[in-house]
Amino acid sequence: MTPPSSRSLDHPAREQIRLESVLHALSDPMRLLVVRALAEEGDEQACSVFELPVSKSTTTHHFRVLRESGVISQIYRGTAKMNSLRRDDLEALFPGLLGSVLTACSLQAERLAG
Amino acid sequence: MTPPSSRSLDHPAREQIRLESVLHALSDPMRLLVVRALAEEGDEQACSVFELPVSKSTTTHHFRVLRESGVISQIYRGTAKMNSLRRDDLEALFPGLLGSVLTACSLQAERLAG
DNA sequence: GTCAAACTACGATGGTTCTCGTACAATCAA
DNA sequence: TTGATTGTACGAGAACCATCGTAGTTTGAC
Repeated sequence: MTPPSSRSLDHPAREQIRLESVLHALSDPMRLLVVRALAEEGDEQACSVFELPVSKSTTTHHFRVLRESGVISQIYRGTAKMNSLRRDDLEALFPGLLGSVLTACSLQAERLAG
Repeated sequence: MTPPSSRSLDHPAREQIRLESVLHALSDPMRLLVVRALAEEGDEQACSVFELPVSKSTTTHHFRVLRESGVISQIYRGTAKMNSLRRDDLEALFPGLLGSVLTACSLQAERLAG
């Protein structure tokens, strides 16, 4: 696998993550799409694989909101930027929250489809 | 007890409640304060008992956001407007979500205090 | 060295939100 | 009826947010 690049990105430390910011990050449909995909498809996904129905610069914006709120971590690998859910940090700070949001996502998707 | 007044307020039906709107409603510190208090002190609390550190009109605004997102229900009783958490609806739509948010609230409050 | 791929930075725009103050409406108690 | 309590409506301002396009950077492949 491509090694991480020397370029680095600011992430909040675990104890700096705030519930309000996480809830805000999760309250946008595009960002919920990303979080869902990361949860289902696994970690270390490049930004480009998500194919959000918005422009590239808007996509960049949403990933930044997710990172700065503490929901995901990002590292560069070559030209790509790989995204992972910060499951452990979120579970330690807000037990059960990520799981219930993901469940709620799926239920709502079913409900709106069926 | 004072009977409900004839004045009525619009509430979304259960199936109209959207996860994104609920998360957005919960992503504000003032509104989290309200939800926490409703969960701890019980239902049917008047708006005035919360004593949020904002003006009355801002308080009205926050209660409206909570109601329109489906997080609380409101009825008039005399001059007061009583607020209740829509626990059953939220639990049916988003199982575990309210509980994990409330737990996260408490943990974060402890963490920031201690 | 060149080129394409992946992502960023910047500036802009239109919409939403949080906040306020003032003036008003509904209810109840005296 | 008068006054006090509770909350609303409205208008406004400042801040924030989602979105875009264009121009640029970093990297790896050829």
